[in-house]
Amino acid sequence: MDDRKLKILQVIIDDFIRTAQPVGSRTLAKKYGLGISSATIRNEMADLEDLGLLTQPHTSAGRVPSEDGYRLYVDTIMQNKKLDIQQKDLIRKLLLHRVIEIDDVIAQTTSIMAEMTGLVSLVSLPQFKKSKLENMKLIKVTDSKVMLILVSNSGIVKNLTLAMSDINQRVLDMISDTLLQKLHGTPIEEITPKKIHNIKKELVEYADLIEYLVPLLRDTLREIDDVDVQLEGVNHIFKYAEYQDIDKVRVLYEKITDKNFQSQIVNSRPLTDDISIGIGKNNQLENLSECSIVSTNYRFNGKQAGTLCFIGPTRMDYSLAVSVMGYIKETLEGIFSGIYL
Amino acid sequence: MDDRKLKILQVIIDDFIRTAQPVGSRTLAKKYGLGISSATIRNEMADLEDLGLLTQPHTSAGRVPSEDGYRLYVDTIMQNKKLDIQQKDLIRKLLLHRVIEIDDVIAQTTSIMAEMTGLVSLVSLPQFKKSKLENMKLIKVTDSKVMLILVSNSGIVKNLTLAMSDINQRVLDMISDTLLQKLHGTPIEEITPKKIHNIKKELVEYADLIEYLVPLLRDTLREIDDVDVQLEGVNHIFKYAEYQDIDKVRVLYEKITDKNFQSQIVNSRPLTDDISIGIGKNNQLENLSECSIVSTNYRFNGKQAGTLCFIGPTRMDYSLAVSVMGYIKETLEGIFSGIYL
DNA sequence: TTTAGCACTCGAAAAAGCTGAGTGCTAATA
DNA sequence: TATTAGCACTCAGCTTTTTCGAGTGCTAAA
Repeated sequence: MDDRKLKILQVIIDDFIRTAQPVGSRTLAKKYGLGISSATIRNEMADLEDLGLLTQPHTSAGRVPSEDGYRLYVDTIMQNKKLDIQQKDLIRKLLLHRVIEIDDVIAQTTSIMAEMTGLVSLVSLPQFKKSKLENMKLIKVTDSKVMLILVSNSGIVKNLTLAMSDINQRVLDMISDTLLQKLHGTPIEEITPKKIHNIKKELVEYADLIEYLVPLLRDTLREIDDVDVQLEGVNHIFKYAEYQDIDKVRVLYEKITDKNFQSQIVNSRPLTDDISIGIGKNNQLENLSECSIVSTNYRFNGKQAGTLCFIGPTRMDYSLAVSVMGYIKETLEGIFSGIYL
Repeated sequence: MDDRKLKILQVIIDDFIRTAQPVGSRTLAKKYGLGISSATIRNEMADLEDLGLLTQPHTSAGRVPSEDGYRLYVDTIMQNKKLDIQQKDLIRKLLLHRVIEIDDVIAQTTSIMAEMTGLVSLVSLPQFKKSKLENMKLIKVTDSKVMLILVSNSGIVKNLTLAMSDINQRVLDMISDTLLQKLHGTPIEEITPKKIHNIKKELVEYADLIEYLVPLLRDTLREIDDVDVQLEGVNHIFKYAEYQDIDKVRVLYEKITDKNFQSQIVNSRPLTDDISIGIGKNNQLENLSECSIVSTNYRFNGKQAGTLCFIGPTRMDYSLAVSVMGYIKETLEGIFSGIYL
């Protein structure tokens, strides 16, 4: 495995990523001045095929990278594309445009990722249920509705509506204050009916009300999604050259819009800081071969909080994907650490 | 234009809706016992073609309904499919499953519509900005964030977050109470910076704060979408027989997911109670020929509030669409009038 | 007015033919 | 020993031709 072979592999993959066409020895020799003849390239290509890095769709076609080929390319050959100043500025500008709630920032992030790469982008929000309760309010908004506001220790705000007939705001304050006192610091997923029940002794006079409140709160809390994700760039799947067949597009569409699949992606992502690339069958997700997944995590207040993810054909521009993801991760974490949302 | 012609037209359209294949005279005679020969049918078909109700894709093919054909079918021939008890029960059950916030009810509505018809469904929420302010609160949720809760006269609750450093809840109460007093009953879209400014004289001591609040509120209010819609059943477009070409699917996908297009649909819908059907070019929307739109409005607290809408190929099952829409409209209005959300 | 019969049409699918970008192998060359 | 020119061969994809049959319109008889 010498340098020349690597060079040839690189050129083939680069070309294939651009054109989506099998690459032949003659075109290669002509198009890129490698200083060697097509015959030599042919010999090298045959070797690369023996090594399992290239495949031929059929005898008289050019070569196409195999999954192992991509693997090698991504791990050792590929050079990271540098984003230019304008691109970086654009990202910064768009991300900093409106930094109040994390939802908005993440939505924006997902858009930019999709926009800049032409890939499907998936970003998960910090898991609210895993974070700890910091603040809690019950606000009467109409005669029949009470809004429950939960604030996590990372400053994420979630609000839910409870149906509750005519009740006094003062009573609500009392209840929520007592609850907060008991539950402050508890992970939200651990707020069980039992714990809520506990406060009954402290507010004996409102026992009935609490009795009524318990199942309501349980149901409402249960409704919070386990993983909350943003998905953008779905429209790009129509342009992937390898998805000319409408059934393939349908299957892919159904996959990426499926909630279960989305949480599978997020949950199977290890909690490390690196950008990892799952290629083809190797992406660990069933029925999504021919696709690669580029993913990483971002930190929020220092802790691993969510996943950034690109989904695209194995023939995607990995270099661009990695660069964009890297810079966005960096910027995002800057925002999240600098400003307390 | 006698009864037999109408009957033949009906059978042709019914068959075409089912099979998506041009209908020929022989098949027609064999498949449906009309008691007349294929030759007679042929003559009638020729007449129907002269009347502009049928067309032939090419000389030796069967007939396909023209847009005028569908028009006639829909207006005078089609018999409304009766939903059976189970279907009706299912709709009721699903819609009544969780009736607290209108968003949830509408989301559920849109899903059921798509599910039951295999069409793309679009439902708009009552335009919040057009409704009147009923209640308003400013709640401090973290040291840096204040939640603005707006309640419309129809009981719809909207909450927005403002960035605002360390402020006392009592002050917030004062401000929101004063604002509410001034603005109660004002259409939300008419809440202008000027009107907010007005309260400065009444709360002279907080002048600075109000000064700070005004642009913030303006921006936040501006952010509320003009039309808020739910879209479901997008996956069905992959199965429309007339959309075998991936580019067509792409164009349709981009249309239906485009916010502007969505509001165009909602805004161009007249404020009447009937279910109307726009067929092909006649659907009033550019670039969406070959598609039909079935739409109606629903009332909320007695007033026209939002639009229900199906988007599908001209070859859709109009009868089913109309029946489902009719029953859903009815059920929805029952929910909205019976229970004050 | 209806229908049987017949010649005709023409898209779609299958079969046949052509093309050219690609290959591997061999023998000559540096 | 590594490289390259040369050549025969392959085969997907495009074009052309052929075949097939579901459909038509028209006519003449019932």
